[in-house]
Amino acid sequence: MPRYNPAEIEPKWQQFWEQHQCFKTPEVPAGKKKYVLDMFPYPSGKGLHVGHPEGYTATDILARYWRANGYSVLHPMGFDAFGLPAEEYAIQTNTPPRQSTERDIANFTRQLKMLGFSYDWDRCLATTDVEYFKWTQWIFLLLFDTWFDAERQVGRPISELPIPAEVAQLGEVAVAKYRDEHRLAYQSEELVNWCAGLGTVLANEEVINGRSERGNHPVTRIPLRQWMLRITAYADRLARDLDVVDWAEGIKNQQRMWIGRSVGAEVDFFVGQPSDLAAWQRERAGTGWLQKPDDRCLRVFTTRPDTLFGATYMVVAPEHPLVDRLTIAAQANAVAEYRQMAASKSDRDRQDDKKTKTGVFTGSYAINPATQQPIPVWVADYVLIGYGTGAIMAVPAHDERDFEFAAQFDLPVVAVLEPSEALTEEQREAVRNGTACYTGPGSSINSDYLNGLATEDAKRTITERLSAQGVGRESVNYKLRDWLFSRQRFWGEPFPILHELDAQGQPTGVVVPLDPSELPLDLPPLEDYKPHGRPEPPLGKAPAEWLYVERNGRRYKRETNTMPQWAGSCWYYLRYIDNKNPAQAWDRVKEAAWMPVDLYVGGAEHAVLHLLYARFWHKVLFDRGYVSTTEPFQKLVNQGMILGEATYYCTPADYALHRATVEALGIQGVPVLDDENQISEISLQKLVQGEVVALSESDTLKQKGQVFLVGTELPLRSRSDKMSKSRGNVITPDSIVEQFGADSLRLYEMFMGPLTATKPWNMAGVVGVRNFLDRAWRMIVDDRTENLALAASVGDYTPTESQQRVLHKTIKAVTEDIEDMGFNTAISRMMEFVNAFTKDAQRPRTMLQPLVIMLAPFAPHIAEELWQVLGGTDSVSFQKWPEYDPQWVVDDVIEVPVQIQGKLRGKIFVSPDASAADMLVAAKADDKIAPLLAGVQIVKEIVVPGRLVNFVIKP
RNA sequence: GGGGAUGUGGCGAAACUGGCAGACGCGCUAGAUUUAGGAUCUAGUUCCUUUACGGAGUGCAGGUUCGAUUCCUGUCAUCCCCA
Repeated sequence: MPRYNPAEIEPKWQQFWEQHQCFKTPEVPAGKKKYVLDMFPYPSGKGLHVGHPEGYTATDILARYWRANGYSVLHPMGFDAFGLPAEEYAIQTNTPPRQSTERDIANFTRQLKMLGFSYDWDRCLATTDVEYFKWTQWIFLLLFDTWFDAERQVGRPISELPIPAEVAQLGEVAVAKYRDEHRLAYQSEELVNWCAGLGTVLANEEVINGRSERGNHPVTRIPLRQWMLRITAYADRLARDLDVVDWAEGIKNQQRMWIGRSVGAEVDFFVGQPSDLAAWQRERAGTGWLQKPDDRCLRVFTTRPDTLFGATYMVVAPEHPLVDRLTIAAQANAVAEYRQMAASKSDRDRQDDKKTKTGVFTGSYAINPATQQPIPVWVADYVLIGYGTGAIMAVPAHDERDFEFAAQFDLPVVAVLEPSEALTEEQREAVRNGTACYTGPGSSINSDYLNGLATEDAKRTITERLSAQGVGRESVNYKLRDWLFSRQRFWGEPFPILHELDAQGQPTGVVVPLDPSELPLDLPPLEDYKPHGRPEPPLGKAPAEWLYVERNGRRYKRETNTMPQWAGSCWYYLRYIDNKNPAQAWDRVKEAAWMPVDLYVGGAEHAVLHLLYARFWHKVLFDRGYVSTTEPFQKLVNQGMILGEATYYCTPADYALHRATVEALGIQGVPVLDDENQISEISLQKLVQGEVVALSESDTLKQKGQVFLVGTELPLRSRSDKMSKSRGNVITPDSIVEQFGADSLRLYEMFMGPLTATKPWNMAGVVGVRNFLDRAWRMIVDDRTENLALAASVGDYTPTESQQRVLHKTIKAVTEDIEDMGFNTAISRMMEFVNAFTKDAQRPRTMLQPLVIMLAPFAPHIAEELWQVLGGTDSVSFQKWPEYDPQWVVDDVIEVPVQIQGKLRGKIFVSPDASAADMLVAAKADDKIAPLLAGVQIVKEIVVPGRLVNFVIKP
């Protein structure tokens, strides 16, 4: 086997690792530990794409590196296998989704093993495993059994929930209802995007202009009973604890924004009979603020209570419960029509700034508690029922949306702020006149007792005043909403919940959880998986023996919603720790030993949802004493996207100019249209054997800083797009492994650039790293013999000083680069080593062995083979990481630049520890420098020992 | 519209706390060698003007500094996320 042949050695070593269980992880770490986690993939039918191995290789390098440094490393892999694509496939073919899921998992497993990752495969799991989702259901029961003690900011068992006396008085049913209202898992009527055409509820992202993205069916917003998780209770802790984790600031910010904590005030506006106003105000002054607003007022949340005097109208969301009461008879039709129209729009469409605001007057008036003046109440869909209280006070002078709305419907604009920002007098005048909107801070005007106060002081003052009157209070609001946790789908975890039925078979509203001992609750087999056009989940079609349960003489129907795909991914990192445990979700001793995850790597698309949901569950588990850390993922790194290969294009004008020459070469220009359907550029393609392919780099020629189509004067530009089937630029790991080997794929993905950067694929770059592996091979192996033998130049020689320097500098650099996750530069360093040693006719074995150990995390298969050729016993994976000798990482002579006025004018050679004085002497004596210093005045001499010499002169 | 990130050769990129811009790889050029091979080896390759000397240069415009890819201000462009 003379030549490097990955097709032969890679399967061989993969088999070796599996047989010898090289990467089996101990139950608990022996000594220091690292938990290195990949975001597990959704096993789609398409198989892995090249984006997956990017993060997986990075974590594998660190896992192998840490093992070589004596750590116990937990490095597992699994599959996030519940979800829509498998279910769609099941519907189309009427096969159980489990079948296609298992087939896809098998394919993913094959591909992952082909890449030589050092996972402990014994710990592999899929969220669809019954033994796994048994514990997902168990965690749901825990959520169901937990309430959030806001005072102590901690989740506690529902049995510890204090029951108010007035509730207890009402009896068992009322107490049970009270408990249900406080659980972290609760039921609620929620507005959902219902698409009858598809027979399902859709996510906001799947709705465009009131119609389904797929199939273009109408979508309406209807209330449906849903399971919700009270994530908002943990909003503060989720936001605050971001400070203690080591994540990129960008991701933390995204989470903070998603949580969207804002401090402001809640204010009640009187909407009752005008004659009752004084009485209501007196009453409120006595009772103070009410937890739940009474029916004579409309409650709003505002972040700008300081502008209350400028509130000239109010707006309630179309779904607001008070709409009917507020609507006068004359407006009833208009309002009903408007609500109907709004129901067909998604939240996203409603907030679209580009569209004109719509709304309708209810006919009622509210009393502005600051001015005591009546202001009209409107219904408009730019106010969302889910944010704040679903109603706002509109201050058109100081809020953009309110301003637009007021302009549209000719509502009054009253300025109550003098802008503090630098504006022209003209702009200020416009704000004061109500012809321009100003949203920044300022000092209050037209606001009675607030006049002259700065925004922050005004907020505080008015909140205190309203508070004293019992009609307002300081309040914190979150953009984050409770987590809609149920799906009308088949392929998800069934809820371990029973609904009590009355004699007529109707639900009584009493809900009973299964006992943990009754888990797992598996999915039933179905006759067919097709949707039936009603918003009832497919599980409603389950056989009666699954669907109905009798106990203690009562009849129950099982919950037929299923959990969303996020459920399984919320806690998989905990199950890896103890994945075979039949008695509990995980053993707490093992959990305490392995947690937290030391490094978590995955795509940035999960920056918000998955990571927020998982952190939420983790905090509940922490509160209930099941985990030992407040945060699950100590360090998080998001790998960058890998784009397709660069494509070449030119401007339409240039193309027109050179069209004849270009087409004569068999190259076609394809016009590319922009958003306005204008031709923005011409994409260039060529015909090769009847097939249309993109231009490659060899079709281009650089000249004077510009790229041209070879043989023409057509200037080209290049760009890289996302990989997608429609663009035909998808690269699969299988094809790369087949052509170049897994080691080359791993190496290339790491060599492309920094892990977190977005980078384009370039096939020539794969050839480059493959060349490096070939050179490394030839540096050690005699590639002309039939049998595996050492190259003639390798032997037990005494290393030269220069070889020692190369080796130890390489060890130092590679080690530091791996620690910083600078894998691209680590590889460069090993390339330099190979370049240097290839030139040497005598290559000491002791110099090559450490290099092979360092190469192993990156390209493990070739490293094993080379290790063996060098006479190593055992697996290279078990070798100790090399250490550098400090004496060999410094040179005895270094080159130091000499500058004049900061410009390079010469170089001197000195010892690395030469003193500043020595360096000055050497610099002044230098052949190039001396003449330049003759006859000029040296104003300043700057010497950085070991770095440079700079003279500042006065000519 | 809001938030974030990034702009360095023909291309992917490197440059520790401000100290020789372009390591390493691709591509390209020349030479050697071989020819079953995306072969191998050596040298060169930022741009401009060049025999050479030299000059310019890290998106653009400024600033701080003896010295800026790095720090500051403004600005433009691209990408990502959210609306």
